[in-house]
Amino acid sequence: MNSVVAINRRARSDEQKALRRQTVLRAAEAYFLEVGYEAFSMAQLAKRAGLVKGTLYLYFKTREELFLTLYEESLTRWSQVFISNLSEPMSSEAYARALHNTALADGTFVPLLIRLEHVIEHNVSTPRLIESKRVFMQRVEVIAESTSKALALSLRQAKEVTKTMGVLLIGATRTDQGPSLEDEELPVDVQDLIASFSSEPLFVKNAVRIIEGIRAEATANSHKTNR
Amino acid sequence: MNSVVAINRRARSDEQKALRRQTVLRAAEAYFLEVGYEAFSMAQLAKRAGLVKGTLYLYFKTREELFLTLYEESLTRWSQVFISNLSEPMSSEAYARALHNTALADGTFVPLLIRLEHVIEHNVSTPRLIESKRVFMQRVEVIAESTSKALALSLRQAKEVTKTMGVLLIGATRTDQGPSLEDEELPVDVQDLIASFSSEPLFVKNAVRIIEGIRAEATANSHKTNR
DNA sequence: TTATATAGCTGACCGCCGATCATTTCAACT
DNA sequence: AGTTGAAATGATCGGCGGTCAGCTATATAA
Repeated sequence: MNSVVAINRRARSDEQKALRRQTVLRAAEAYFLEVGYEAFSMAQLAKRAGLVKGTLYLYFKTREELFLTLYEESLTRWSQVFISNLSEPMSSEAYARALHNTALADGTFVPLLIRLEHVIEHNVSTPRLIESKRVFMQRVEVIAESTSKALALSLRQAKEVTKTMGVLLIGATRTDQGPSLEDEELPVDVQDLIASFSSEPLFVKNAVRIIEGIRAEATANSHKTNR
Repeated sequence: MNSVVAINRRARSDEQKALRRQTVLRAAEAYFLEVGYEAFSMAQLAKRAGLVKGTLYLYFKTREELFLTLYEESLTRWSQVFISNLSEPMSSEAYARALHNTALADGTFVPLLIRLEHVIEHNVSTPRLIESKRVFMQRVEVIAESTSKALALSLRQAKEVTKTMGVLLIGATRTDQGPSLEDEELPVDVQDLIASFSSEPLFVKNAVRIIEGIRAEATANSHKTNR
């Protein structure tokens, strides 16, 4: 009945506890992919993971700490996929396209990213928040290194590109997160509006503008005196 | 006790109903400014508006339709303030700064904007959604017209700038929506990270890059043959 | 092999949420 | 004054995230 076999009735050793935590996380991810953030309930998750709601709270302090963990996992997973899709050198456009497509291909990453600051982080302990921010910084570092090579930018520039791409990604993928309705229900003017906010071209075009802007600032600065 | 005097025990005429709807909206806005989106409860709102929870649902189908109405109001209000802050001509940077500062100055606009697609629109009837999208299109039109004059761009370019600024605003104001915690609790590396995502410079710098990018594309295209 | 102590796990319970609806009540019209 | 229909009510619903006293499986000691 359950998707994961409960190996033991009780997890006593640290390894067993880690294993149980993992089965919860995997069940949570599968469930999240089905129903999304708002419809996700802890009681349902417990059922699917083959235990009871109270037990979940032995492994995660709050619903949001569970989501924060899923976010961290998806960030790391995505960053690896993204980096493996880069070549040296590549165009800004190809870079932007790779970033966008790998991000959207991971069903967990974007939905959690866009809720990170204004929902998830508000019900998480401060130490856990700090830990999470450090994971984030580390990923930025790693991505920036690859970005530097792919786009032939200084590390400082590459770091700025990396951070800015995150900002743009959040804004550009909004429409994909809107209500999914049959297009036939919508009048053409509204359909056109939604089409004009289609995330892929929106992201890619502006990513290129920003990357080229950052590149241009460097050459402009090198022509100036050091004030 | 109540902030608004209940003019009548019952609203019978259309004007009276509109008036009561307005008192609910004004109470909702004041309450929202105090507690934000997640802590906002319909029962509390009813108390503050001087009526009972069930009555709210005579005037708004769902909590989200109430928020959608507040969003539309704030969008219109902000766009007027923003436009009145534009001059002709002005620099991209001044334009971006005006946009960012007027948007953040309105306590309702940004918090609702960032939740629009992935929360609010998911519990709203399709006709109401269509109506709301049309209000949005109309505001884009109005803002684009002023943008065209302020930045000396074609209307087509100005419309693209306007839409893109919305996307960027959502991404850039994320950090402002994070948990508000005493800075002393955070280690310096995390403080630095948060500071590096400070929304004003983040927005302004990238807005300028995008605006200048759009401007440059026009001159580049005019040098090409019409393919 | 059996007794004991530990801690993982349970499920009933809490307060609150958004939303509904049969009933009450009052303003307007005859 | 009597009638009526819609505005307002408040009890009620199912479900939510989260808690906790008690149960019991399990590791260890005797």
